[in-house]
Amino acid sequence: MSRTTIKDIAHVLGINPSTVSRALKDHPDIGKKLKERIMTIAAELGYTPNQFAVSLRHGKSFTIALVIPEISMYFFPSLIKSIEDVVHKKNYHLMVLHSNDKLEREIENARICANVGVGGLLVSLTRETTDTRHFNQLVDNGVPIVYFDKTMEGKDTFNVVIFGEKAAYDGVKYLLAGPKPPKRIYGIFGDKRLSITKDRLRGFEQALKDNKIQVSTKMTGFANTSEEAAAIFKKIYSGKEKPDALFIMSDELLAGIAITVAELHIKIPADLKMIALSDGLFPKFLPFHVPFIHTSGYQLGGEAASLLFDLIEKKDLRPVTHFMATPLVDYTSYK
Amino acid sequence: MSRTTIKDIAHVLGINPSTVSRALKDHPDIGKKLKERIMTIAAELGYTPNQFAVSLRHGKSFTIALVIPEISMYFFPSLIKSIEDVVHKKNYHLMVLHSNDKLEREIENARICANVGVGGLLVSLTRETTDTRHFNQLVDNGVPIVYFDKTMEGKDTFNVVIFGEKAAYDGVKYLLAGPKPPKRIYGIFGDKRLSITKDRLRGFEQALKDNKIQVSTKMTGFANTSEEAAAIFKKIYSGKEKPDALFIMSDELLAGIAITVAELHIKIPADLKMIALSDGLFPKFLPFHVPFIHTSGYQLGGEAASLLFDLIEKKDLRPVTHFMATPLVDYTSYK
DNA sequence: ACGGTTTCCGCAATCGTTTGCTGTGAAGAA
DNA sequence: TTCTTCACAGCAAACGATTGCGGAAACCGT
Repeated sequence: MSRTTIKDIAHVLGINPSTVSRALKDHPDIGKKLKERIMTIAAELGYTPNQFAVSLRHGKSFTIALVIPEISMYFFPSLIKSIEDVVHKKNYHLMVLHSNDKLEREIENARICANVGVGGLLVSLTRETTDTRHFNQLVDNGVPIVYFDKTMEGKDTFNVVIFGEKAAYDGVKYLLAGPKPPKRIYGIFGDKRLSITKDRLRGFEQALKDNKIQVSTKMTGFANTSEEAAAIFKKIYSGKEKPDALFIMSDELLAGIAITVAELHIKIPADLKMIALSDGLFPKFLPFHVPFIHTSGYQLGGEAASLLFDLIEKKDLRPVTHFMATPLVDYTSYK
Repeated sequence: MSRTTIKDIAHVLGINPSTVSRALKDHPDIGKKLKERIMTIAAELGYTPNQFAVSLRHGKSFTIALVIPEISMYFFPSLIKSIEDVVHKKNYHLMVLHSNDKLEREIENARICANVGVGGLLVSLTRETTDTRHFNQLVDNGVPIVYFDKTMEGKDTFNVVIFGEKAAYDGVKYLLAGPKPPKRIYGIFGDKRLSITKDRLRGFEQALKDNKIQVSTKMTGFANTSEEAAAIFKKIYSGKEKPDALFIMSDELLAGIAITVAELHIKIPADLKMIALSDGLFPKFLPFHVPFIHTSGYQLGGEAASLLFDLIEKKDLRPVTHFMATPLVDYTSYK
């Protein structure tokens, strides 16, 4: 014997399944006493609705899809934790779709979402993605989508992003602060195609301009991986124009840099003043103190998920972009 | 206009939906020419089956549930990556259920799995879990379950685990090897209730015995968090009986220790020879070289997922426990 | 007591797919 | 030619929950 259904309850009481259905969802058409009897029996029999049937009827399920380009150790755990939290509280479930930074795979994931009729999507785009056409079918069917972190510019979508421009700006400001400002600032950035890279680069350069520092392409390097970051930094630092201040766009890049810093026995911050954008966990494990601009994956995920449920619950919202705050954490001060 | 259904195709061709259904799954009852015509139309109309209806009919879905006690940055990313990979290849989807190391939540997650009719489960247990009764309903309904990493002892389930006993044994052996063996070995372990802790402790102690070293409770410490590990180690190392060799059961504990090692300016391996069980990524970021016994979350996840699909595809397997190999990686040698 | 309103519940169709059974025509055997 | 055998395709009933519609009883006021 499998699960108890609405029919079973109806059969026990000699009534119609439709009555049971209505009673179970507190429909006013059903009398109080009968409603109670039905509730009792349902509880006794341990009734739980068949989600397939419910979904079939309504055309959508209680599943939220998380579509992400990569699963990084720096960002993903805190992100998924907060998302799972929100999703669970709303009695939804979380489906994880990994795009592996391939557009093709992202398109496939969009198709899957349509197929399985997810109730909403949380999407972070791959570095190959240049438009979001592949999500249009979902949108047309009224499935809400919140893009987060790695997004496209465009005002007709719902986005939740790190305020990367400000974060980078603040980072540079931090580097320039203090009694003896650095002479040579260098910035390490990620893939140029990414929105987050563009944002942060813009903030970086703006901060330099605002501080009357000549901006040049020799002040920035772009790396797609930890290893590339290490290589770039090593090369720069071995050159004759050693930077004395370093801006690092992300934890992943920081990881590569950190190894190199240790290898080259660079004194932090004496030889090199550093600032990174970081989720906050990783810097604590480094043998030197790295102040960071806190780009919280936990907050980002929570905010994105909350916004998504706002969309699911009330449909009449206007496209909007949420910018997450990015406080400076200089934990040398509290440690 | 929403999705195209089997009925639409039938209507276009003026035939019965059942015929279309059979044709689409290459049933021998349907003629070759008709089959082709149906296929063509289906492709033209961009038909994709409604998974709700399919699931309703079959009583189960193409979803695999991953039930995990915690989302750690050390283990989880590599684990989920391999699982997602396998699951995706099998055209299934992955649902992530977080138990937050609470039995109550794990029980709820089991209920959810039953409700949404998952096709199979990958389960890692919380530290509070002492039996797996809450999964019995699933088992009774023929839903396959593979327990991995944090499991219960017991021969009537399918398990995939790190060969922790051997890993720990090898770790101690490594510490004892070399020209001048350490005098005082100390081991840092996780929560005592966990199967993985018991396994590793057993291997640790056995290795000591086999090397004629007196085993005592003063040689081991138990920590539930990174911070606790740091605290314990700091206390031990500040005492008069400083260890000169350290066994560390996991990345998380290693993280705490590493910070303390840096703080106390301990020379590795001169002052302290270390070995850790690790997923492999984290040790590379440390300012000193830590050889490790590789407990690969990626392999573990892949193996568990593969086993699960074996169970899904052919039902007649006997309960079995897979032990994952744990090679020693002394990357001082190749770095 | 009678027409009219509520209150309460059942009927049956529906979501899209699957599948056991039935029925048709044609090909084959006798 | 007639009877069997296949190959094909349709019919209709599921799976479980939902919901528009209609109808019976109970209630009201006059």
